[in-house]
Amino acid sequence: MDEFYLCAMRRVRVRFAPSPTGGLHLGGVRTALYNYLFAHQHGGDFVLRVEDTDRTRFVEGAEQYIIDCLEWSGISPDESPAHGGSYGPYRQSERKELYRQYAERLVADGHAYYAFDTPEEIEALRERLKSEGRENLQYGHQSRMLMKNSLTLTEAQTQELLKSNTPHVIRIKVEPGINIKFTDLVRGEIEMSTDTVDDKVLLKADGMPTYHLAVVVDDHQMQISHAFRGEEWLPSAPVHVLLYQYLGWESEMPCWAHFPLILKPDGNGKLSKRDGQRLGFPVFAMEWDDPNLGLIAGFRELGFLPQAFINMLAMLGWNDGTGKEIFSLGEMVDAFRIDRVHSHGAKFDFEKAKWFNHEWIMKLEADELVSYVLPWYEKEGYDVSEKDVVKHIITMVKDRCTLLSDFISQSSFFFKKPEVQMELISGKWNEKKTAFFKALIEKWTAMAGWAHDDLEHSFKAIASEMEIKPGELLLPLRVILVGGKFGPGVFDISVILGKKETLERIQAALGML
RNA sequence: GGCGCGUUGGUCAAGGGGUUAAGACGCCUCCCUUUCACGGAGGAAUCACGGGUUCGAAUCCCGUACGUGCUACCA
Repeated sequence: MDEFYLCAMRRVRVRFAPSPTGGLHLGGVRTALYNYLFAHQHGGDFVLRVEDTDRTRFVEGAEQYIIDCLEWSGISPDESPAHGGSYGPYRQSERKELYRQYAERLVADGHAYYAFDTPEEIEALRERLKSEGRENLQYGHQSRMLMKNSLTLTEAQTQELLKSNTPHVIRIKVEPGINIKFTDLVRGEIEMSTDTVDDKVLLKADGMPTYHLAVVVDDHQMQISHAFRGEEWLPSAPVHVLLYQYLGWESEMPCWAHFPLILKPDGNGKLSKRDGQRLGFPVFAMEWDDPNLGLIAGFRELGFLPQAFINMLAMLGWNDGTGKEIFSLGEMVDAFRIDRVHSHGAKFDFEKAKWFNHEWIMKLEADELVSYVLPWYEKEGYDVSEKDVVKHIITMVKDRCTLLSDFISQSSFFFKKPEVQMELISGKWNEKKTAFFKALIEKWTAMAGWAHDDLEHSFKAIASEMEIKPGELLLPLRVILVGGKFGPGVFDISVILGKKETLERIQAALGML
């Protein structure tokens, strides 16, 4: 806990550092969310840094997409490639020159070395060792003296290779036999031996840094106080801690926290973009046009509210211990505690995700909900010019809508004539009912007003006169007006539909019976 | 294989020496509602296993199993 307080004494600066290689999936958004919550809770800064050091995996448009996803989710950063800030540039490719100098400094200090082995040579060696039944080759303390690097070459040879622009990388020289200890805010004390950590490449042959160098240099330069990332980074954490030591920045090392993975609903393993397609649910926040898989719909396109999306994500790895599950972003900012983040992964449950959305649809203020539903109506070509009516309709049907797309099926009959499932009523139809509805048309046509209670009273009066139970008539009327056995009260619907439309629908149905 | 991390109902989980082991999703039953929902009441279902420590273990320790992550000039 000491370390926590040490960090807490600094200005809180956290960063979300995705690489622009494709759609932003659940796990990424959740990491961003926890960063956002932590930053806002401590009055700190939330930075978006784009880790685009791998030119081979760079995907055009991915960066803007990430920014858009964060914006839709309501967790936009304070500093980013798009907004700027005083610690830029926020794209690692634009900081390329920076990394080399630190890598060189590590070499000069004896903490790193030049390695001239080509990827092919290393691969060939690996293959050979494997065929001899030996363990995987780790380029590290046990093998580095067998390789072609500035440790095995003479100074003159090394300089010669460097001068002739021989492709090379710079590797960290990990000293074996050291116990690396650090505090993880979600897992407690972590201790690992350097015996099993290999000499990671720090600077690639193309001059770009690897993640290991870049994350340390950038976190330090950007004065990041707390470094949060996925659990998959835990095994390489010793490299990063070592780098802080070798670079002399140990006292300014950020506090670490490694978040649990989000797992596949079936079986186990990290949730991947293919799982969504395979199991029929979204894994991306928003629609993403994948170069390999094609257009993949996101939570937004499926009809999720951003409030529900982030609420659901937050609960997939954290809770406040009280049993409360529905949180607004603001409430989460207040309630979030990094040490209550779970240390084990959770399987994603789409049913539960939908439940969150349903809760949020019911909870949202009418005006706000309308703004989310309107685009769906407009896409269907519905006439939404009468705002009050539209708002009324939405309020009436929202309890029945789990996804925003459900507003279409639950309220289309208000906007256009439904396809009436006559078989729902034709079976129990008889002449008396025909007579009733003819009488009803007559009565309602002559009626001066069109208020709910007038409709109900007159309806029941005729029913009682003709000695038919209202229940036998209510359902047919519903089906005639709505198309099926669902929806709000029939007279409420009639009021919104208006006199003309209501009577037309009854008339038309009578013609089909 | 090596190293790390983890393991409470089908799923998400609270609980960290003494509890009838919360709650939520989903499922089932009933009530409300002359529809469907919403809402309400109830139900089935759990501490991975084995050893310790202890008067007492889901909780602490060790081991095993299982899961998962990493083991790239990817992040």
